[in-house]
Order: sequence, then C-alpha cells, then structure tokens
Amino acid sequence: MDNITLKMLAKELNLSTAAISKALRDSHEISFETKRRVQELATRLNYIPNAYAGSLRRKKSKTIAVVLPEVADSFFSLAINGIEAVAEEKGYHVLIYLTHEHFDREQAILKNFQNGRVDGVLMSLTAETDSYQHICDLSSKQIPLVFFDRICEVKDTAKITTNDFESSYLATKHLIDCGCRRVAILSISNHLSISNKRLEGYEQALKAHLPDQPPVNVVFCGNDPDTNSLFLKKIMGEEERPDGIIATVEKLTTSIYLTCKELALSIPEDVKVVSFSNNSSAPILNPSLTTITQPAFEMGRAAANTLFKALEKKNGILMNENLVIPSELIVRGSTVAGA
Amino acid sequence: MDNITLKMLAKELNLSTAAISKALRDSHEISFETKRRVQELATRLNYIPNAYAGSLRRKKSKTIAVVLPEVADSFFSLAINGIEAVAEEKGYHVLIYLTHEHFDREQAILKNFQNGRVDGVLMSLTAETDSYQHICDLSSKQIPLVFFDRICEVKDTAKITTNDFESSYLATKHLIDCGCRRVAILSISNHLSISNKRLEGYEQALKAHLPDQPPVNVVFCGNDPDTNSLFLKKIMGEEERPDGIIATVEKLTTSIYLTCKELALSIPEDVKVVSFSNNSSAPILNPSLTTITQPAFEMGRAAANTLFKALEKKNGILMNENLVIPSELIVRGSTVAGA
DNA sequence: GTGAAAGCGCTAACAA
DNA sequence: TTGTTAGCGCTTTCAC
Repeated sequence: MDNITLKMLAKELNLSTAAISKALRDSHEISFETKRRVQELATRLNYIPNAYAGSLRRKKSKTIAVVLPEVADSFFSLAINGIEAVAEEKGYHVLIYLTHEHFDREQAILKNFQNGRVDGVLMSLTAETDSYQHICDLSSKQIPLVFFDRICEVKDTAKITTNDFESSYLATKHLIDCGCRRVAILSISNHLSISNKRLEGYEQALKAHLPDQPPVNVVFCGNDPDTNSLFLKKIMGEEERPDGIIATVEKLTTSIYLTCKELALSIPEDVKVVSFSNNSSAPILNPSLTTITQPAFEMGRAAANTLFKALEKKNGILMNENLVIPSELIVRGSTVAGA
Repeated sequence: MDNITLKMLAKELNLSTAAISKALRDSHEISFETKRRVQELATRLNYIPNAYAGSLRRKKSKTIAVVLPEVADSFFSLAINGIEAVAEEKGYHVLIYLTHEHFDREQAILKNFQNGRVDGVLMSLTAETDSYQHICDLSSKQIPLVFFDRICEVKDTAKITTNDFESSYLATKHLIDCGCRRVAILSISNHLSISNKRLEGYEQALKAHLPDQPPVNVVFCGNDPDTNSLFLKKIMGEEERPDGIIATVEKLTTSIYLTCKELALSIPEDVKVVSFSNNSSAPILNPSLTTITQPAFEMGRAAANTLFKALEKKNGILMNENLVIPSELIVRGSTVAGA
C-alpha cells in the first residue's frame, strides 16, 4: 500500500494541497467546516506527513543531535534521559552519536550537521579534543550548540556544567579530613576543562590543607580497564603509595577496587576512595562508595531546555552563558568505615 | 554564509546539476576529468549534501530508529553501543526513542515511523505491551523491524534474544544446588515473552529439582524503586521468607541488597541472590553479585546487522528468524560465600 | 559523456 | 476563504 500524501487528500476532497496543508496546521485562513472535513479524512486514511518534505521546504528538521563520548556510563545515560524528556515534550527527534573519545569521529560527526540534518546540537567533548575548528565551522552555519559537562571553554555559547572545582576541592578536603596524607587523583585528559578544573580543585585543597606535603600526584588513565589496572597496581604497590584516591570518572572505580583487593589493601583502612560517579550501586558496593554525585539528569534537561529556548527564537543564536548545577558529596564506607 | 548546493557547483563549473550529482556519486557515465574537477571544487567549497533532499527523492533516509524502554540500564546502554558501532560503519544515522515502559508512548513513536523518517527499526518492547496493532501497522508500510531482547513472539520478523529459559533454569538450579529451598523470582511483566520464558525456566527447574516443595513464588515489581523496596521488605520479613532470590532485571538488585541490609539478613548466608545483570560493578558489590550476564553488546550488534542485511536487499522484507546468543552464569559471592 | 526536465511531498507567497 | 504557483535540493529518466 502506498503512503497517503497531501495531494491525495486534496484530490479526494476537491481542494488544493495548500488548503489541506493549512487546514491540518489549523490555520485561521481555513473555514471551520473545511478543517473538520480535512481532519476527518486525514485520520480516517491515517495520513502521516512525510518526515522530510517539510524539513526540506522549511529548512527545519525538528531534530537535534546528541554527541557523547560514550553511553555505558551512568552520567551520560542519565543525561540522555533528561534530554529525551525535554525533546519528547517539544516534539523533537533525537539523533545520537558516540565518539568513543575519538577526536576524528567528533569532527566527522559535526561535519555532518552542516547541512540541515539537525536544528541544534548538544555535546560533551572527547577526552582527546584540543582544537575547535570543527566547532567553529558548525557555528558558522548558525546551528546552535549547547555544551554540557565536558564543555569547550573558549567557544562562546551556552554551557551546562557542575561545580567541578568545588567538588574536587571538597572531595580532596574530605580525604584529608579523614586522615589521608598522600592523596592521588586519577584523570583522563589534560585538555578537557572539566578535568583541569577537577585537578585544580584537588591541587588547591592540597595546598590549603596539607601545606608541607609532597607535591600533587596526578595519574592519567585511558580507555582500557586492563591497562588502567596495571597502572594502578604499579602505583599502589610502591612504598609511598597513596592513602587516598580520587577517581574523576566513574569507570575507574572498578579498577581501583579490584586492584586493592588483589594487593590485599583494605578500603577504607589502607586506602580511602572517592569517585565522581552516578552509579546507582554505589551504596551496595564493598565497601559502599563515597561519591561526588553529579546532577546528570538535570544537566541533560537543562542543556536541552537551553537549546530549545534558542530554537524557539527567530535568530537562534546562543549567548555565552554558564549554568552550573552543583554536585553532592555523599559520604559512604570507602572513606569512613561503617558509613 | 549560505550553504553550498549542487546548483552552485554546477554554475561554477558550467555543468548541469545532473552531471555534478553523478560525478559526486562516482558514476561511470562521467568522464574522469570532470569527476576530478567536481571533486576538487566540492572539497574546496566544503560541499555537504543537504540531508533531506536526497531522502525525499530516493525515499531512503539512511536513518534507523532504536526504541527502548529506558537507557539507564547497563543492558540497553551496551546494546546501544553495539547498534551504534554497526550503524556508524554502514554510514547510517541513529534516532533514539525511550518509551519509559509506556505502551502509549510506544504506539506514538512507531506511528511516526510510517512516513519515511527511518528505513528500519530496532526495538525492545515495553513491559506493558500486550497488543501489537501498532507493530503490524508499521510492517504494512514495509519498514523492516528487528526485535531484540524484549521481542514480540507473534510477529513474523527477525528476533535477537538470549537463552532466557535456560539461563533462568540454570540460575534456579544454581540456587537449589547452593541449598536454597524457597526460591522466589522477581519479574516486571506478565506479557513480555522474555519474562514468561524466565518464569518458565524457573518453574521447570523447581519442578525438576525440588519436586515436593511449595509452589512457585513470583513477585511482580514495578518501575519505582521505593515501592519495590516496600514490597520486598514485606516478603523478606515473613516467617517463611525466601532463602533464594532471582532478579530478572538489573535494577532490582539494589532494592534487594538494601532491603536485606535493613532487615539484617546476610547475603549469602540468609538469602542468596542472582540477578540478570550487565552491571560492571557486580564484582565489587558487597557481596559480589552472582549474575546471569547477557551478551548485550553482541545482541545490539546482531540486531543492527540483521536489519542492515534487510536494508541492503531490494525487497527488504525480514523473514521470521530467531538468533539466540547465550548468556553466562557468573558465580560470585551472593550465592557462594567468598567466591 | 552531458544536459534538460520532471518530480519526491510539502510550504509559503501571492492571486483570486 | 481557497487556489495557483514556485520552489526547497536532490536524483533519475531520457534526450542529445
């Protein structure tokens, strides 16, 4: 069976396609009676407008893109939920693209957005991204872009973040308060502003609360859990091993726990751990995990809302704008025994 | 700056749009020299074809839809990864839709696919879905549909599942082997074939290995963790409470663990637990969690591959076809102390 | 090997 | 209030 088109409805009712089009969009130019007849036939024949004919004509696709490093991560999963909630409410479609932390993927994906495929973009940078031409190219096509979490600081647009500096400071101070004297931090990038902020928070806290201690201990981790575990085993096997660890990304937690187990280091007695994590099983880990819990759903929702605000205006240009939604330190057993 | 179109390239090179179009698609009708000139100009001007003009003309969108109950679940996150890996390789775009387990959402979403928006659909049913007209409507428009995980048994199309019956049987037998005599199973639906299969496996295992025991104990849970916990607290507080629990979905694990803690029931001494779960933190839970781990990534990949196989044929009709990728029982501390 | 022209299904000026 | 017309940017016969 062939699809119903406007033309077919028009022929059936002896009207022009224009009249049908207007009637279906409830235009005031069309008489009530005509609207009713059109509506009736459309529902009876189950008319569904062609998805792309209108997009082509109006140069609007009612579609947004979400560009993420990965999705097997509680933060991004929750963020997608927040984004989808808003998109569905606004009647928009959501294209999803995963960079797997590869800069060249990110470039290729954005390039694809330059010709009408999407009305706007929500994105979180890869850990590799350290140049921004592809982002400027997109902006030059007037396609609004909202960053969330892993933002691009130098680009003038809307950015949704959490209080990374403060959270990291707080996490570090918490470890120091719990008695740690050799705190290490695990990072995944030295380009991402979010990583840098977390490192700064850590460094400032060390400086403020442990003035005469040895310098900072930043460990850069990668994408592969096995390599990370190997790294960790080496570090945790040393004489002067850390007695406190901050994981700046959720997925490093498993490596830390397993490495400690393997080395017979007890958490929190020998090492205390706090992770930036939205993993809902944090309370039932062994021991339960002290987390910096980010407002992932809210950040996704806020990013989408900001984007739609721009899309609903005529000139959809986004001002430089920073929305910061705070994270929360939740103290559990990995830093305080029995908590 | 305005977007580059075929027409502009044509004017620039004193060629017709037809020639440009063919040249860019490397048609044999076009001379090598012309192709070279066209290519050169296109890359120099950074020509990117309009996303929807071609879709409209060719009635192919190079886009697929993924319809999921939710995404904050390791299984679906991993499945998305598998799907995206294939889609990216094939040059397809991926629209994502979440039903949040609501049947009416599912209907509305599928309806939207009836007019060219997508070339094919991958989907996992909601827990509510118990009628299939919306699916038949989609099929009547010749849009290929592949089910994965939560399949629709009555519909003739490709279906990717894991061995739910056997896995559940195995999980139940494992609990019995570990000494459990009152095994309960937590389910989320009495419509889904996947749930029914898991219940059957459980029932058969009980029948086979505990012939003279009290009847099955099936607990239906919902979407809200608090309600579920309340439910569980009641059940686990009873005299004849279960000494073994099977969670047929990952998210119920947290409720189980927390309820046991609250009631001072020790896992695995008082209650043994096995969950259908892909949560990567299973090994570091307290105690580590015995899981039926599903091949989530592989299922997503297989579903996508099956769909693309249909899309690449002329008549893209999918035969009734069942691909079963086995799950794995991974025994850990929640059923065997110290494992 | 290249071009002219029709048209995918819809919308938006502009007429009537 | 309704119709006519001219595209949106591209592909695809069919001429030449």
